[in-house]
Amino acid sequence: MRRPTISDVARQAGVSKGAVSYALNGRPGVSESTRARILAIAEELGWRPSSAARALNGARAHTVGLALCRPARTLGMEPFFMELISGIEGELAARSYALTLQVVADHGQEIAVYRRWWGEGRIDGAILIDLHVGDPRVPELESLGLPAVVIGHPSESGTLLPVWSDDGGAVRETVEYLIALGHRRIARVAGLPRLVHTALRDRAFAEACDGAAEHVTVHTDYTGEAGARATRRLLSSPARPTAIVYDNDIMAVAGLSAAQDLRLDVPRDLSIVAWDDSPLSRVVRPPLTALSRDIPAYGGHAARRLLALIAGDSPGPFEDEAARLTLRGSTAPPARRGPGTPRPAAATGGPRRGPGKPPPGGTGGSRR
Amino acid sequence: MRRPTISDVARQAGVSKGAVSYALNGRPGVSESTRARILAIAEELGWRPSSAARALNGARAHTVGLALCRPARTLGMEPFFMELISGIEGELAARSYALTLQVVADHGQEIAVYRRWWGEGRIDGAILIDLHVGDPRVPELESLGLPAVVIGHPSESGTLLPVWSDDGGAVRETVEYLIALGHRRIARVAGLPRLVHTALRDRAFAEACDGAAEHVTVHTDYTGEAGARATRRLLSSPARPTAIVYDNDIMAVAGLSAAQDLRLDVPRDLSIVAWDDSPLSRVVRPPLTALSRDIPAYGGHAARRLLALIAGDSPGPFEDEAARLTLRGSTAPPARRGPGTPRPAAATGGPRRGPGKPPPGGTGGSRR
DNA sequence: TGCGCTTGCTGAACCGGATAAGTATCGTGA
DNA sequence: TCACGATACTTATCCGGTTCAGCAAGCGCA
Repeated sequence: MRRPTISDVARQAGVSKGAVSYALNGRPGVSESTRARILAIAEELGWRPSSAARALNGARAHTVGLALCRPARTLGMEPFFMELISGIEGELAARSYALTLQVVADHGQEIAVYRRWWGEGRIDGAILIDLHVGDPRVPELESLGLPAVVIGHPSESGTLLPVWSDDGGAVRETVEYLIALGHRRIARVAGLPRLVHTALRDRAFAEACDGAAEHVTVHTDYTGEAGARATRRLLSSPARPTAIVYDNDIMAVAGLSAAQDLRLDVPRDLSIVAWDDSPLSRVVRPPLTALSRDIPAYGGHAARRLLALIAGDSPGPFEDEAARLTLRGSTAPPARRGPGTPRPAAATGGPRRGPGKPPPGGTGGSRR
Repeated sequence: MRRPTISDVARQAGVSKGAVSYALNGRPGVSESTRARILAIAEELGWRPSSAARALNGARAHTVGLALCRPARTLGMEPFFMELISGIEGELAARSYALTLQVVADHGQEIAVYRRWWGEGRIDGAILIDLHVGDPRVPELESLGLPAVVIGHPSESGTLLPVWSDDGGAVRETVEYLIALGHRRIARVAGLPRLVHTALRDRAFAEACDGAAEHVTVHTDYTGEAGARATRRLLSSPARPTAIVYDNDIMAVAGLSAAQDLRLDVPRDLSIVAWDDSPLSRVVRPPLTALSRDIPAYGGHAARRLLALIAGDSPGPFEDEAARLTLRGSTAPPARRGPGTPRPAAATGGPRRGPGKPPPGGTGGSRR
């Protein structure tokens, strides 16, 4: 029941190991008739080259490594990761490359994983995601000499190959759209401030609003709960925003619910924009205006560049398409202040209410 | 700049390759002092064992394979997969096992992938998910002799090791709860009918309802859109259900929106239960009553059993905890028919309306 | 003192392929 | 008819570990 080796094939065919190797790899050195015979026997025996034996001769491992540094629950809730992985995978599979995955707790562990994989010859390259400001992984991978693509902005990718999309442009487009609708107080519920793309969005958001609208940015950990909390705080402030831009879709949905709890109508009293479109944005009411991009394609680009790097090419930095604003029902011109104004009591607190049970009555006025 | 090999360490230490191998693997055959010296030198040179060379000597590949057979978008939207993978990963990482992932289009491709991985010695075992009725992968993996754990019911897992949870029991608990609340017409929006767990839930649902409540099951492809469509159809039927159980959370959220579009109040006019809890269920209004389970732990159990299998043990089938009903705001006793009844016109069609814009006016009555 | 046993190490074979170097066979042109 | 070169292989070596047989030194014991 042992797996057949090249020697088994050679014995069956009555030739030497070397001849079999030539035949199976399509190299010159055997006649066409012998080659056909060897191929047939290999097929019949169900022979497969041992990846270990191949790798031992300096060949590539034909594997790419990806370490993810986020807790299980967050990962699960972010369609981004699965779509990205799926896109990476599609490209790798087409070239018979495998993807090896590991979920780690922090950057220290992540570096240790890459060090081990590379040291053991398990991977030919790596993909770095969630780039931080001053990310320790960058100099580490540089010194290891491990071919790597960074999904993140070139300003922080060092000598590693960056693949990124223009978050600043997408922010500007969004802000301009909201301002054109008439919004003059815009808030942003952002993700982790240490992530490079958060910082870039922060800056672009401030610049785009400057002079045209009041603006404020609140940072969170990307969870729905944090998004809801930030939303409640924003909406209960004296100068509450008429539009909020969220850094992911789960927070946008949570924000939508929080606003509706406060008896605000979306989009009449509050416009909402989500970053990274997903089926979720289409499924809630109203469906969310969102910044969409083709995430699997994004991953595919990264994978393709990494394979080029591994092959010895020197592909240049790659800027993918920026996210495009997909208009849906959650954005509209702001209503003049009137019946839609929340009752301060409901907005600012008192004892925590049970889920989805605002006090009866109230001044909420007609809802559409 | 070449990676140091065992020979480099041996030369530095002034001993033979064999001695180094004994020292580094903690086997007897070298004195403690020599061992310490060799270890120090290996550490200093940054030596790592080549996984290829190890594997060549019949050692394990220290890798587990997982092929996912779903389109990118669906995968992204299902927190289940990422949480499962994360749980599997956690267990594997603790034993220094790697997880190799591939996204495939169909079972044929999936089988080919396992065949290749196993033939090439890339993996020591596999995890099968999304078990189908009469799944072709089961006999295939059996004949390959590849150690495998099936995440799915023992009735269809052949001689492969099953890890499952009692979906039937969870369905019964849910139905009993709904009946106790007073529901007498219960619908279920189910997933793909060819999946084993769908079939089991179907049967358990029918049995639990039988005699106590009218029941109907509609099958979908798990997407939010299909969930919304099924919900609209159910709610516009003459004998509309007062409670709907959904097979995943994205469909439940979509169903919630669809019901609200029809001017139904959840939970007054319709109770909703989601399968597989996720942050999403907590974030919408009202928050959804859901069947929760610890999915990372589920994956962890599967991984642990697979490692035992690989190690040569014969662990028995493992039944994980059944999902538990987590009560939230989306379930309540059904209201007697009254103001909440949908206007047939809005329910049954006419031209498709824009997103979230039901016609103004109407008989919808007061909303909370 | 001599025997056998343990300890601590060396040398070599081996895993399954890739590949460089060597060799036998054949056809061809001078 | 012989030299030459191409063709079609074989042989041997290598990759980086593991492992087994062998061996010398040291020790206890009769």
